[in-house]
Formats: sequence, C-alpha cells, structure tokens
Amino acid sequence: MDSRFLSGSVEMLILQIAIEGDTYGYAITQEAQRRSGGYFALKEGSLYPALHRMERRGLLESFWEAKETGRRRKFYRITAEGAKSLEAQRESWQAFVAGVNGVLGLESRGLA
Amino acid sequence: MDSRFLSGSVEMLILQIAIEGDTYGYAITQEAQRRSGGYFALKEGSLYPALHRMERRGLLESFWEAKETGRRRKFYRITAEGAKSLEAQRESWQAFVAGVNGVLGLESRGLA
DNA sequence: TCGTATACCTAGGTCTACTATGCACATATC
DNA sequence: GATATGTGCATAGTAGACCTAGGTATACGA
Repeated sequence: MDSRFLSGSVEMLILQIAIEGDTYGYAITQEAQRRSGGYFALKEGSLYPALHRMERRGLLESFWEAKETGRRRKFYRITAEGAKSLEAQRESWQAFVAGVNGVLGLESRGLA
Repeated sequence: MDSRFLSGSVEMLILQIAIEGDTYGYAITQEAQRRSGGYFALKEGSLYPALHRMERRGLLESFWEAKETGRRRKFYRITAEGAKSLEAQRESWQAFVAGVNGVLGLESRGLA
C-alpha cells in the first residue's frame, strides 16, 4: 500500500464499511483489505484513533459486545450524521479523482 | 477543493507539470487549477515547501531566470530521478484509486 | 508450551497542508 | 500620484493524520 495517498480516505472507508452493518475494528481492517484486493493494510495506530475521533464527532456510536466470556469486541454503528458525511465524502472523492486525473491527463470515464 | 484527500498528491502533480517543460511556482498553481477544472487551489504555504523538499531529494533542480529587470522567477526542471518517481507515483495513484473504489463499490473502468 | 490469530489501546514521532504574513515589482485605474 | 490588483518568492507557526512501536488479553492448534 502507498500510504502517501491514504491521508483523508481512512474515515471515508470506515464509514462505507460501517454503513453496511455494525462492525468492529479488527473486522474493518480485514474487510478493507479484502475489498481493495489486498491493497489497504490499515494499521492499528491509524484505525483506532480514527474510530475514536469519529465517535467524538458523532459520526459513529459504539457499544461493547455483551458477552460473558472470551474476546471482547467494540462494535461501531454509523449515525445519521455519519451517513450524511459519507455521502458528502463520496462525492468529494470523485471530484478529487477527476481533478487529479485532469492534471495527469487521465480520463475519468465510468466514475460517474 | 477538499484538502483532506490532497496529501501526497501535491508532489505528483508538480512533477507532472514539470515534466512537460520547465516551470515555476506561480505557473504551477495556475496550471494545476486550469487543468483540474478549477478544482485545485494550491496554496503557497504548500507549494513552496514542496518544491524545496523535492529539490533537496533530487527530483527537481532549480535556476533563477536570468533577467536584468523586473520580476524574478525561479524555474524548476525535472531530473531523471524525478521522472522515474513520477512514473512510479502515477502507477501508485491508479492502484490507490482502484483500491478505494473497490471498497466504495465504484467501478474503475477507463482508468487503465 | 509455544506460536499464531484475534482484539483492543496509546505514546510519540514524522510528515504535510494550511493560515498568516512579509517582501517586491508590474500594471491598470482613478 | 495614489491605490488596487496581479504576479512572484518565501517562512513561521499551527493542526491534522498516519505511522512505528509497544502494551494487554483471549482462543486455539500443533
């Protein structure tokens, strides 16, 4: 993975995964990796701070899995505000890609 | 412009513009803006430090325009190493876009 | 027992983009 | 002549976001 470009995308990726159903930290890293064809290797030192600040900002809410025994998992659920933010970020992302591709002389067909 | 996504792209954009001919700071901001359809508004506080560190790393070399009168301009010329870096960054960029789009469920057709 | 996978967390360092500001010349307008 | 706008380079200080590195703990197979 090229972390040079990553900055600013992490939260969008987390929101996207969260909007498809409640999830937790470790699962997010696995899912991001799987769906990007192995490209994203989200580090814990990036992931957990991101989750915490997103919760502080009201984009996510969390709850501990109610389990008597074994491994504990902290689940995250996207809020209405989080969903709104995701929609805005998706649009912003596509504008950004179009902008960069414009400078690079690449076409952005198919990116709607 | 959404500067959230910008991180790491600035140098690639500068290299791309520089590889098409010697250029200078102010011209780079104008050209980036023009070619991105007005999207990129590169700030001086980002641009000049970027140019300086790229020169330190050997991606660019600079020379002052030899002019008796008037405005002075510091021109930048891409080096062989800079060209190599640009090629690598272009490939990396396209892999990154494909990765993000994969997570977002967007297609990347036409991005070759 | 030991290694690996799962699962959470934080401290500290580094990098990079921004705002704000300063300096300086050119040109158009009033 | 004065003023505003555009061109042109530069840095100091601030804030944000990703990383490395380390810590804690459970589950399970060899």
